[in-house]
Order: sequence, then C-alpha cells, then structure tokens
Amino acid sequence: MAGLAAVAEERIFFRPHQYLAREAERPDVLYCIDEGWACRFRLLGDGRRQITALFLPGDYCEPHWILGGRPAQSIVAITNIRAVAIPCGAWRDGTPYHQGKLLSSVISMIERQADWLVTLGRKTALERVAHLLCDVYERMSRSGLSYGQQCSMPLTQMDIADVTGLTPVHVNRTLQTMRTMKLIELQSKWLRIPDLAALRQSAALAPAPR
Amino acid sequence: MAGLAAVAEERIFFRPHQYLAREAERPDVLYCIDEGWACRFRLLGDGRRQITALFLPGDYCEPHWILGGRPAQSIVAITNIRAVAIPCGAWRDGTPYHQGKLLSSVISMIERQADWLVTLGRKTALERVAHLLCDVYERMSRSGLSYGQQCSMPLTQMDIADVTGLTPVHVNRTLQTMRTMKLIELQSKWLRIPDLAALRQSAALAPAPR
DNA sequence: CGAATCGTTGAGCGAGGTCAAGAAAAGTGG
DNA sequence: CCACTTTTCTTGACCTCGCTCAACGATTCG
Repeated sequence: MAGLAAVAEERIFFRPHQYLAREAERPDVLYCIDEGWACRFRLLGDGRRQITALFLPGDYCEPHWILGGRPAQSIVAITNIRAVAIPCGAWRDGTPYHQGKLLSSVISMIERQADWLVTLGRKTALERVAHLLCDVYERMSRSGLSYGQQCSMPLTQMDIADVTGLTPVHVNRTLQTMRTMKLIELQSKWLRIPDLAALRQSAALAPAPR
Repeated sequence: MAGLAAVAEERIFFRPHQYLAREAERPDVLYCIDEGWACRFRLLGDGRRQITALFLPGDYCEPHWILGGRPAQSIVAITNIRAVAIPCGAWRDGTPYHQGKLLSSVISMIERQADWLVTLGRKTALERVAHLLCDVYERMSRSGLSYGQQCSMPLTQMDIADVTGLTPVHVNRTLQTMRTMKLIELQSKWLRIPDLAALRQSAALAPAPR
C-alpha cells in the first residue's frame, strides 16, 4: 500500500465527517487509503445529497488529480481513515508500477461511474441496493478484506440512500425485502452475501464477476 | 482537430446506428470526432437502455483508451460522423499538446459523469432535461458550434429519455412545460435558449458556467 | 444513564410510468 | 413528385413505485 517511491510519504488520519477535499480547492496531494471509508458527494441548494463515489481501503482518492484534475465535488470521511499522501506533482517521479496502478485506477473510476449511471437512470430500488452491496463486497474482496461470504459495511441507511438515489425510508423497506428473500444478511455494519451470483442477478448485473 | 502528430491519421465515417465500438472488444484506435454525434450506452436484458455519455464534435471517443482502457459499453453513431482515428498505442508518440488535450479530456469525462450521477440520482424530470440541454449547448458553444443562442440538437425525444433516465412520453410532457415557461425553443433538431442562466438555474446547476 | 443518531413501520400521496391511439415528420422507392 | 412506410411526436386515462410525514423503538456514544 506504499505511495510513489522516491517521494516523501506522509501518513494522514481523518475522523468521520472530516473533509479530505473541498470543492474547487487545488489539492497538492492525493491519498492512498490504507484503512477506512470515504465518499465524494454533491449537496444541492435544498439539501438533496448525492454520493458520486465511494473510497474503500486500497483505493486512490482521487487518482485523476495526478493528471491535473482538481476536486469538483467535496470528499468526506465516513469512518476513521488512515491514508498515505502522494504529491500530485509526482507524476513522472513515480515508479512505472505505481504509475500503472494510478492509471488503471482512473480507468476503473470511469467504468464504475458509467455502471452507476445505468443503475441510477434505469434500475429499481432493489436493483440499486443490490448493485451497491455487490460493488462493496467485490471491492472489499479484491483487497483481501472479505472473510468467507462477509465483509465490513459501515454505511448507514442514509448513506445507502444517498448512493442509490433513494430515501432512507425506502432503503429500509428494500433491505427488509432483500433479507426476506435471503439475498443478504446485514446487521451491525456487517454484510453477508449467501449467494453472490444471485445477488448480482437481482442487481441486473452481468453474470461475470469480472 | 488533428490527431497526434507524427502518427498515421485516418479519416473514418460512420452512419447513424453504426457501432464505433462494441463492449469488451480491444480497440486499436480512438476517435477525434470532427462532425456528428455519438453515444455510449448499456442495454439491460429487458430492453431498458441508458445512455452514459454523449460525444459531440471536437470530443475524443474515448480518451481513456489511450491509458489502456477498453470499451465497457457499446458506442453507436447518432448522426453521420466524420472522425479521425488515433492509434491507442500512440501515448508517448504524440506531442505534449495533444497528450494534454487527451488527459484533460479524461478529466472532463470523470467530472461530467459525476455531475450526471447527481442529476440521475436526485433531480426532477425538468431539472434533468434542463441539465442535458445546458450541457449540450455549452459544449457546442465551446466548440464554436453555437450561433447566437442556438445550436444543433439531433437527439430524438427517445434519446433524451435514455440520457435522462425518463420515458419518452414524460420527456415530451416536460419539454412542453419548458416551452410554456419560455425556457427553451426546440424544433426540427434545433435548440434555442433565450436565457442560459435561467435554464441553468432550473437545472439546479451552479450559476458559474465554468 | 441521558442524548443523539439510526432503524423500523404505517398511512397517504404524487411524480413519473404504462398503455393506447392518433397526428405529424421523415425517409423510401417508383 | 407522389404514394407508402416508418419513425417520431403528442395527448389522454389510469396506475404504481417510491416519497413524505409522523411516530416510536433500538443502538450507540459521551
């Protein structure tokens, strides 16, 4: 989980609700998140909130800053976070290995966002929540943070609502339905997925878990 | 609108409904669109379709292929298209100028997608359509393709529905409302926006036109 | 142990979807 | 240029999924 080699590394900690970045500020570092969750979001004038990205352990936040991007939306910690700061100007300084990781991270972000556009534009409440839980589980799994069929899931139902474009109340009802259908077990911030293929299908996602 | 210098350039033409790329195929070129419109989309099993990107004259399609990305969704021509093909492997060969244009194009795509996640997740029908029309007009304008307060708008109401996550019927009703409110004039594939600031506001977008 | 925060459930409502049918454009071939 | 077909646009009637409002129970945290 080290940052770019040959560049000063700094360990940084954030507390829940603490900002990692604010809209339009020029960042001088991006983060490689060692531990904890964060999210990017936009708040509309009347209080509507939409989360547009989740950052899980092992993720870069935000990889495209190294290409000259700057925060167009705010980023806030959901849990306690331990991260490594990587200077944004370090593009040429990094090892090819880390350059590659950052670039593939940029590509993954574009693809994940495109998948979520489909979900927010065209899917039902159950499909949306299923998509989120698949996404979370598979990403945690890829980082070696799933145990059996379970992983940590620190999002509140309000967070889930702001990712899926629903209301907290309807998220609650949808989760109840999914529990009844034996699609998920979710309690005290811990998620268990008895049958991942079934959950993916109920999310209207392609069978191949990539 | 030239591609990367010192690399063989090829002019390519597409007809409406012709594919520029199909899901999961490895592309060997990306396109700089000289003229015409295209879109990226996903089709769900039961026929639901969501458009996840529009490509207008002057746009790269898709810029992140040069970083090693490959099509995760299909891309199809909406109108007749004239484009320049740019080899995907040409990353290091291009001039710094064109490298910069491609990278900033990647960043724009991430930011535009994040904005659309907010719109699809949290906005009303009228706000969605207003966002689309602002987006289209401002992009055309930046490419010198707006004339007075007008620009070309070749999307059908069904296309608009598939961008905004609505049904064609409801897009129609929403456009009628917007016409009555004097927010837009839209007829025979031609869009006029009497008051862009007002339209942006009705789209719940920040006042600054960037 | 008190105070937030978070989760759960019910009742009623409304924005947008569905179904259907016809009018207007736009494309096609003779 | 004109029949013919196909696509696109428009409008009405009705319905449903998810939202709103509200109250209360369960957790979590200081």
